Amino acid sequence: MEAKAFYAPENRTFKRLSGAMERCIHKTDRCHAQGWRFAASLANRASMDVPAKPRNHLYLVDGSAYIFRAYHRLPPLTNPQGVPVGAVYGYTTMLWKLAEDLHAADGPTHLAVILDKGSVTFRNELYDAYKANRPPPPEDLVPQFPLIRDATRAFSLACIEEAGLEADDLIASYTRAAAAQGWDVTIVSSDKDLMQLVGEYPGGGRVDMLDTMKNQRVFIPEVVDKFGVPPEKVGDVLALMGDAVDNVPGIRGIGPKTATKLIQENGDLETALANAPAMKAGKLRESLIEQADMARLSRKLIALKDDCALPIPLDDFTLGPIPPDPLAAFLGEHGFTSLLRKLGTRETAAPAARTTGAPAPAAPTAPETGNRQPLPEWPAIDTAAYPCVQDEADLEEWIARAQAAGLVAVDTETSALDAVGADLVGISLATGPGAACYIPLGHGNTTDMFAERPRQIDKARALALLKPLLEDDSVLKVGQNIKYDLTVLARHGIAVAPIDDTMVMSFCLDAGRGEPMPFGHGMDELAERHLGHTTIKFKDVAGTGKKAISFAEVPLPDATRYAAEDAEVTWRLHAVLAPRLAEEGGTRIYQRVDRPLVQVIATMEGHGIKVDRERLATLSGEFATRIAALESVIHEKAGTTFTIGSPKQLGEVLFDKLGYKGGKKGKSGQYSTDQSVLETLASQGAEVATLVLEWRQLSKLKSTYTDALQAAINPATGRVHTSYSLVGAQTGRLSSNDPNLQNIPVRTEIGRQIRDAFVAEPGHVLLSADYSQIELRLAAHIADVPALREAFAHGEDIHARTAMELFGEVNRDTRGRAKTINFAILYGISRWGLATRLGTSADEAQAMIDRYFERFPGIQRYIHETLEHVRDRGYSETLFGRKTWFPRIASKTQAERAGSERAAINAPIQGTCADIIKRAMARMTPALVEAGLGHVRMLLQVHDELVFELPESDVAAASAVIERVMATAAEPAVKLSVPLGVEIGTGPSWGAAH
DNA sequence: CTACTCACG
DNA sequence: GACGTACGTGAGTAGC
Repeated sequence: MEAKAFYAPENRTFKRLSGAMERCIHKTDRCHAQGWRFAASLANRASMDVPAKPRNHLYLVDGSAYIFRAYHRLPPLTNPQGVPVGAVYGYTTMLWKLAEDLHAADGPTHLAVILDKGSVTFRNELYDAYKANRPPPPEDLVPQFPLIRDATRAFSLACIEEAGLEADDLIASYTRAAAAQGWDVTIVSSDKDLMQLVGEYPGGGRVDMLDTMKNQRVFIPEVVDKFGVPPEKVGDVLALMGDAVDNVPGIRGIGPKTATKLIQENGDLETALANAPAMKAGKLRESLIEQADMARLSRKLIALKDDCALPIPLDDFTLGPIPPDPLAAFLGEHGFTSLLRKLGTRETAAPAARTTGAPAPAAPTAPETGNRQPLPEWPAIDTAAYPCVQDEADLEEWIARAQAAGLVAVDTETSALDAVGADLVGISLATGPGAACYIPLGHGNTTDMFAERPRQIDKARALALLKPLLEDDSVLKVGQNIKYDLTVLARHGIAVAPIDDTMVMSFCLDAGRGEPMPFGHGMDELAERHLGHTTIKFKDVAGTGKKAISFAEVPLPDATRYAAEDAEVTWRLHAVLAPRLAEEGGTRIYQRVDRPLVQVIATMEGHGIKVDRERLATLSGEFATRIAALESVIHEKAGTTFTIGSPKQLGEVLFDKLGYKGGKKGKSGQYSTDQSVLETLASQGAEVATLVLEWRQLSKLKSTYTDALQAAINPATGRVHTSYSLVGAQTGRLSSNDPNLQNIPVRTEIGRQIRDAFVAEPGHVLLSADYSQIELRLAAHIADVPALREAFAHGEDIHARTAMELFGEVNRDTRGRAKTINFAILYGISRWGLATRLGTSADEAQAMIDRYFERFPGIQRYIHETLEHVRDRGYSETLFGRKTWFPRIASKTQAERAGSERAAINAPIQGTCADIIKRAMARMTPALVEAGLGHVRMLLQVHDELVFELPESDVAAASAVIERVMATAAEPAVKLSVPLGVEIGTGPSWGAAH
């Protein structure tokens, strides 16, 4: 306990599940390349889909087609290793040009590269000669294909390829999907087949094409120009013409001119074929009649399949910041020096530029584990070399460097762990590998009046200099658990933005991964795993236990090594994780859900909630009296004095000394004395058991709540400030700690008194808004269960409806059983579990499960499909694309496997619920502000509940806004087939608001 | 540091 | 025939 108060925030240890699982926190970064400064502001812009956003514009790059053209048009360049890279160079310059268009008003907001997978497709089944006459690609083009993927990755862009589908079909499918939602689409290709897709779409989207080589836009007039017909008739023209390259037969003797003329005159292919017999006799008439079937086949071959399943959702193509380092590494590796020069500027240029010509390393990624090795161009981390910034001129230089880079990793050091109470001791910055510094600001400010105070810049002055950088829209601030730094800096009047958080990025990529235990997302662990680097530990500079010192007392050389390293590590982690988000489909959940939440949570934590200390103290006293009374009675009945709180001693007293039956020992050889055991004993007339149960309840309430909460009141604010973890729960839920405000009692009358101690300020009230039955509603939607959907649509009592379906009648008993079964479903059912809960035999439980599946057939299908998906891909997904990994789904150990299966069934439902309330939270403040309710404060989140504090007079107006934001939180990304019910209550205390 | 117990959704 | 009985958390206490 005493050590805790001295931990630096970045080493903060949260979890105590089993062993100490670290959940770390940190920050770092760096960058260069003035040409890329748009990245930071772009990252900011992409964060939420509410309120107003710029019109979405999706660019789909036909990568495979491009590479062939580039190969033939460019000279045969080779890279320093002698590998031919001419086509790759062409491709790279094309991506570069597109990236430059990001500035333009109609530039891309989303972008994906589509590649051919080079496999057999459905067209080969239609016509086995399809594309059969293609010559093999030239020998010096073959090695360039994989490099296309590298180039794409270097830009951190999404790349799609799917076996059994041609790039054209994927492009058509994405085009249709995007245009239907009203997005604009630009297809970057010159393939005439794709011209079929050009036009205005019913959803409001506008689709055009871009030929980057000719720098030419193709819209309806250009298509008509080329084919003489509008886009929707292009397929008919092509079917008559055929296509020599793809070996589409068409009709022999008909070329572009004749084909166009025939379609213009007849309107479409079928009419043209039907009218053929009426044409004037001749070769054309005969060909049309004879080869009509060939034309029809050709039409099918040319038709684009626009209903393919989209392997990656559109939202994942959101353009985020393009980290310069992977790009610099790639350009350097292949000797693309002119682009490299454009990218890198002055001494902060990517080190990759200096190592051009180094042998290309083996593929560094290990996607199956989520690990990635450091980019080889980086020098090893040298903690001895960091400068300690002690005068203003140096600080200004670092600020300028960060400004030029457009991306800076930031880490704050404080005197204690508590973000709301701790003092700022120093700030570290990093702008690249080997480019990090530490700025001490509060060293020597200790209680030791003889301590030397080292030379450092005045804190207020330094913060004034840093403020413009930290608030600059065009500079991305990267942190490891940057929520902590936001909170600390907010107290100094600095509103840090825009931000990225490597801890949250790691969570969006790797939640649940790792064996035998899931990986943590703390900095030390991430550094070890992704960078192969062992960080300096906080205890190495500050000591541990009673001898630990505050960071303010750490000598500057040690503090500098430690703090600047954290910033540099964070910077490197960002360079590793940012491209992975794009590659692995994590962008959508990160950019649209979790990243916007970081600031929201920081603000909530900063508010805290008022707790009535007197009331808690009174409760503590009452509980203590009752506990003491119970204790003596228990000892008397037991005939011995023992520690009631010791399960070991209690078990021995109950089962050995008093001789009660039903003692079962676990694998540790100890009797179980948990609630269910004691209740059984109590029902058999064991009064001691009843007394112990009451004793347990009261001591739990006293120690965990009435005592601990008083101690948690922040002396400066008079309120309790919990800390939420965004990476605590594998499903995407938040967790709350220090103290945990998500498990305040509510289920029993005596426990609920504790909620009455959570109060509003005078003249204010607390407002509690919670989603009603949200998990069951989402199950009804996700599993597509008509009976449940209907019940929710009509506002029925869902458990009663289930009882009716299962038992044919509704009464207290059947409704209760139905409720149990409904929950069992959400948790991944087993007949034994259900039998235990219902107090029936496993056979009866099984019969009920069967009946449930029969009445609600979607459920069984959902379970089956979810497990297939997880076994196949390793992870489950929520409706919003959040992945949770289940590496033990194929474990040889039955229990492990079964446990993973149950968790996997639950995760999409629990996780979607978490996504929805997170979206609601991210939109809440803007919505309240818009309604003139900017002073309404959101204080707490308890999984399906939000708690606000507001003036009593604003209750009606605020309730309307809150209800609307919560009920519509899934939209527009997901259209739910069930309504989301929100229940709102208000009162002077949390207890009264329920 | 681990196991047990129990508070919440 | 069984995974040893639901999913996800955090925290306090006893005891090695």
